[in-house]
Amino acid sequence: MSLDGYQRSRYLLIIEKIKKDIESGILEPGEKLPSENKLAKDLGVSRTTLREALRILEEEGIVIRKHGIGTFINRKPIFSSGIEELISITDMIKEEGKTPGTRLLYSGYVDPIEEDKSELRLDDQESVFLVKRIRTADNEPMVYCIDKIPEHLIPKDSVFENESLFDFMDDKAAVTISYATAFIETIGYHEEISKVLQCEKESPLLVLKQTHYDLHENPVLYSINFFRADKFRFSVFRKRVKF
Amino acid sequence: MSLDGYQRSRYLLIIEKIKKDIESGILEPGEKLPSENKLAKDLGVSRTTLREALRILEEEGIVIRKHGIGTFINRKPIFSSGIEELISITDMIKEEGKTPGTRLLYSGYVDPIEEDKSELRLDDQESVFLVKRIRTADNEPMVYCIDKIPEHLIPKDSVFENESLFDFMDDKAAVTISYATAFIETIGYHEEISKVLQCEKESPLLVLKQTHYDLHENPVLYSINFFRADKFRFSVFRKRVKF
DNA sequence: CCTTGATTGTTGTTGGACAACACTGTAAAA
DNA sequence: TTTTACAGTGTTGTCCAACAACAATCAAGG
Repeated sequence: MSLDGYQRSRYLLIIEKIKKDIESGILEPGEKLPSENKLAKDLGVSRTTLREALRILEEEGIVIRKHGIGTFINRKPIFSSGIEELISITDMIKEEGKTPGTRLLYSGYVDPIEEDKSELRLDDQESVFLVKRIRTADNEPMVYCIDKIPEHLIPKDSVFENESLFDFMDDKAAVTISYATAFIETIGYHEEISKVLQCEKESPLLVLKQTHYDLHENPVLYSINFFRADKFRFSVFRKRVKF
Repeated sequence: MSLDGYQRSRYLLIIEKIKKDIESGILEPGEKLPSENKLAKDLGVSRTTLREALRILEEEGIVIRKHGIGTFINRKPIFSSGIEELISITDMIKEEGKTPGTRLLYSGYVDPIEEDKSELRLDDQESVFLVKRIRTADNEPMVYCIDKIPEHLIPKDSVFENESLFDFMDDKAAVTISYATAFIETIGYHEEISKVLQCEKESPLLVLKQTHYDLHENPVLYSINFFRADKFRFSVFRKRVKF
């Protein structure tokens, strides 16, 4: 295995490699992995590094380790992507095998509400860059997105086109989103949103309220997403910690 | 620090210890931890073991590690308990500082539907033990619970009282639940359920469909929980993995 | 038949060493 | 004076080799 290019840590590369091997079928659910000593040699890393990777894979529910027995690929249906993994809505739709699209409803600077101020730790009088969009899959409305970015992160003259917001921030704001804290809620019928999403009156919406942070733990994006409940559901791997 | 009693692995004890120190305020958000060498000595474990603990804490978003700089307690609002952590509804309600209660609607053996068969990997003709309950917080209806357990796991003569289902299975079925795969969905008004939960007609419900597994990766419990959306929301820590 | 113990193979833990990285202060160069 | 270059220090990342703890198997003994 080639591990040249030291960009990321080795243990991260190992994690990717093993995940890829599972997806591609080289490693099958329920299968027992080689012992750590052997696997470490095969992968060309030390046992220590391999163990760090396996620990995380265990935490994520991908593998199961049993003291004195071995390490196994979990038999559970591995979700295409659980909600714990932060990906853009664009990628979510792509993973479903559909073509993502965007309809821009609004973009520009507005005054923040209290919620924005606290989530984004705004100075007084700082405004936010607001983007309202409809995200579509195969041209069908799927998600209503409200995104807010602190004013100071964005060059005044920049224009938001129909790109991924993650990419936009990476390019224009030189900010890399690293993680997010999210709340999952639900609402029933919403006058405006349900209409533009073409929902039935009885159909509720899944709401994702997220505060995104960059590599320095600074909040850089606060977003509220409304998902059509008949098209979307979220999956989670839940692990018991105290017995 | 006392680490006597080898029941759990040392790295798990370290994780607990650090989490406890954060909750109790000994470690404060944003604070820099001592270096791994010092911390390992303080805790009385090897640096390797400490690092395994820190890796998982990082994966969970509790700490943030920076190569060449140090390890820090994350400043994010640490959720009382994110949805990634599998706990019983009893404990969820307790964590809110309220008193959990249960109203048993039904318990007994029934024929499984297709959904149950596939989720619980049932043999043909095996029936399931069904429990229907209302869970209350301070006597207020909160969650409508449907739980199904494969027949062969439960001694025929056992009776389900108002205990925690996790405990019930531990005692009567000698089964320890280890993790679960969950889907988060939502539904609008439901004729029966909304009524017993005393929901308004416009108020939707958050639905958690979960398959629970024991330590040997066998599915042992399939449950569908309906949460009042005006009382509950789920939190998740989402981490970006590929940049 | 069943129990006990030795053997084997696994993951868990240890200690010590060096590598890679980030920051700081100092000295050299412009 | 200002800027650049570099050494020094402290951190996390990686490596190695060994032993401990645990689980399963098998053989010998009751």
